[in-house]
Amino acid sequence: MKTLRSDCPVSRSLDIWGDKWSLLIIRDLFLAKQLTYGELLKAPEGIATNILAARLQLLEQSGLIEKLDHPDSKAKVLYKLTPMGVDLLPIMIEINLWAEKYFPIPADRKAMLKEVKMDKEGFIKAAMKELKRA
Amino acid sequence: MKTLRSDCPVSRSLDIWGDKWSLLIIRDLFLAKQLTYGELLKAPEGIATNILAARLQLLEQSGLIEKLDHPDSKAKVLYKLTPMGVDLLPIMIEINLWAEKYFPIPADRKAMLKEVKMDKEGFIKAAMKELKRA
DNA sequence: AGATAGTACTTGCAAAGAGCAAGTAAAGCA
DNA sequence: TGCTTTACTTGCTCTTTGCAAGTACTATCT
Repeated sequence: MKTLRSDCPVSRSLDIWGDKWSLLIIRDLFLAKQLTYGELLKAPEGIATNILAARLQLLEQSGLIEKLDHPDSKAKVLYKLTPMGVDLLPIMIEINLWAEKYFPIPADRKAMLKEVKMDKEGFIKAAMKELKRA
Repeated sequence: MKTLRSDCPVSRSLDIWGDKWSLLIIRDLFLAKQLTYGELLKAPEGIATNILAARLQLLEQSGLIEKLDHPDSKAKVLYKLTPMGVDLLPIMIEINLWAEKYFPIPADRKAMLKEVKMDKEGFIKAAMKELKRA
């Protein structure tokens, strides 16, 4: 998805992360804060390695994620969300809440959403602060 | 996207509407409440007619939209969101808010978002009620 | 009633993207 | 110094997308 289709904010957003994989990568980065290439590859949905590489590059170009040197090894790379990427959290939360309403979802995720529903704004604020700190 | 990739709620959601076009169709239905095939085809992003037909069918199968007889003509069909589709509104709103933060967006959409920001919960509740009524 | 036009699609084909398997390069480890 | 790990890349096939054209039903006009 290379060309800008319109200046509608929904369209602009989808031009960046509106594919089958980007939001799953972003989900994993929300849950883990930072991951190596190999760890991202292990996502249960089974993304192909070339697709992962392409998406990571696109997300980095778009400013949603950034590459970091791994503290333990030069062979490893860490990926994490930029502030712009962290700002996707409210969208991610709403997606989870929507899906929870219509599909059975894993218990651990359900537990997280219980917290969210008790104080959505507070949860998001705290989570975003934590993500932007690290 | 036919196969279920995992039971993660994000993945489940993307399996249904995680492509380049579905959320744009849904956006148009949010803005207009109900539209004919031809009206959906006129979206500024320029969706191809075969793609539109395929997406409408998939969204209908998934329970997000429904077909209605047009009151004025048997030749026309009306598409509108089901309650399940209307429940996507919070996601749609958050997408708009995110995009507004990082891209220039049209003035009319900006005006709507100003309202949203004054009372997000109230805005969403009222809009959803109105959409589910019609 | 017959011809013209609008509406909602379908079909055929070329181009782009996704997905699989294998390969490469740099770094760490024994 | 070789074996492994890590992060990719490359080549190829298959599916999906997107364009152009066509079809069928309905409506309108004369």
